[in-house]
Amino acid sequence: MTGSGTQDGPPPDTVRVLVVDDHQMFAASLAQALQSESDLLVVGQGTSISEARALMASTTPDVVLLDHRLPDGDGVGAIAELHGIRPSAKIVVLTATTSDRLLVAAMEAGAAGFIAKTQRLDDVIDGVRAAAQGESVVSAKLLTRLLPRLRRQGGGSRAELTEREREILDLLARGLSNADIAQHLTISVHTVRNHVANLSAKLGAHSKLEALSIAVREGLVGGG
Amino acid sequence: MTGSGTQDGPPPDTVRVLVVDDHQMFAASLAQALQSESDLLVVGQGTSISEARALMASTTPDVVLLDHRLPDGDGVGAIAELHGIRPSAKIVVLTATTSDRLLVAAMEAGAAGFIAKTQRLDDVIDGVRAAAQGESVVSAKLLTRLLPRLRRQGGGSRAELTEREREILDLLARGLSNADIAQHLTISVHTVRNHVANLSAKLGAHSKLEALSIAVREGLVGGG
DNA sequence: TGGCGCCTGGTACGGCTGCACTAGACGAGT
DNA sequence: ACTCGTCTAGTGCAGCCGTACCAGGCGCCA
Repeated sequence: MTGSGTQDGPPPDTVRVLVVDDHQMFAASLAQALQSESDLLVVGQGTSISEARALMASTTPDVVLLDHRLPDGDGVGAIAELHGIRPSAKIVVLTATTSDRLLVAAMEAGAAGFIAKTQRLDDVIDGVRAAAQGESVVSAKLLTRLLPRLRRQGGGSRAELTEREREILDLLARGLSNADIAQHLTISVHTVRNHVANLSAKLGAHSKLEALSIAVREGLVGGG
Repeated sequence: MTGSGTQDGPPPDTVRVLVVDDHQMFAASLAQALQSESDLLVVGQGTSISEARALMASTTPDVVLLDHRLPDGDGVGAIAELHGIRPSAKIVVLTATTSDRLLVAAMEAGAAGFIAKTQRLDDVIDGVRAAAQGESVVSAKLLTRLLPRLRRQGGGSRAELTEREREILDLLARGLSNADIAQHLTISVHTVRNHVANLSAKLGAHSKLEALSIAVREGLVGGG
């Protein structure tokens, strides 16, 4: 690399990395892998948004690798907040499910990059370096999928579900029927049916089953 | 094992580990993490059953960390075969979804252990060491869940889906209706209905939705 | 204060699904 | 040859679901 270091500490171009993933196994492994790169320094790792918040301030990272599903909330939803804590830090979203919707949401929220967990470790390493230098990190494959969508609708993913709809989608994902959900929420079956119809429309689905299918694929509901 | 080494290479109690996971990112990271343990030697990593097959013979591992979902088949289903290639190797199954059914199936197939990806990296490291010494690696939490099931039914998970049922479950997971599936497979809707009824019964579900829900939870159908 | 979005509840109807039960064809194992 | 499991196909019916459309209450915001 540059090699212009005169100190015996960390060279000035060392990238400070923070790794946040709900699976400690993955976070720790990835941290170890990144650590073995001479120009990267893993300054912290966490498994939740609250930990990320704390580490964001205390470890002063240059790049944050942020999983989108975290126990205490949505990683993408926390981007703006984390960005506020340390504006100079570049946030790269890591996701298990590759979803156009998620990608758009992440980029809109101010993410510097978006890497699917189906990509290679080298992609992460390169991505961290690129993000540190202010580049956007999105694979060409994802970009080609993203462009037509951005063109089609001015960049907004207006298919955002309301809190109630999310709640019902979650119950759907547990295999509950409309009647079950109605009982569970102590509301009418008609109301449930309306919510299901609305969220199905938002997801572009034509049935509960398809809605659930899409929700699973896009990471809206939990495997855990 | 070879054992009687007089070389000054790796100490005789070094555990040779093979890591197999469809996500190269995870496999490589985990390999890196294990590598940093002085008593562990990662001799190979792969992302598919076919790679595992080849590496099993060429790298002579003591312990194999095997993901259950792989692009060319079911990891648990491949345990017996891999075991046949190198009987002395201990196979530890790694899964994203913690399912009783899967756990039972893995242990029955001859797995030496079962570790959920929700566990910590240290659990994997300890698990590898334990497996290498012939111990069974199953977390206490999982064991307590497993015991009543083993007692209830003589150890058999008779809820194994047929190939056709799997196929239909997979189409269900894509949000297709019975009619869609019938058309897709060029069979009658009645047949589809029967298959759905049968696989639902096997899964203990009372509706397609619940069946899909269970299937997702147990990792029977793909997020990818 | 009016508009807007969300949650709620309702009606009506066609269609699909769940369930139970039957039954022929075909391959594998004994 | 026989049995067994699987895939296939069918019937009949009760019940749930999808869709469309309406409407009141509530909180938020200009």
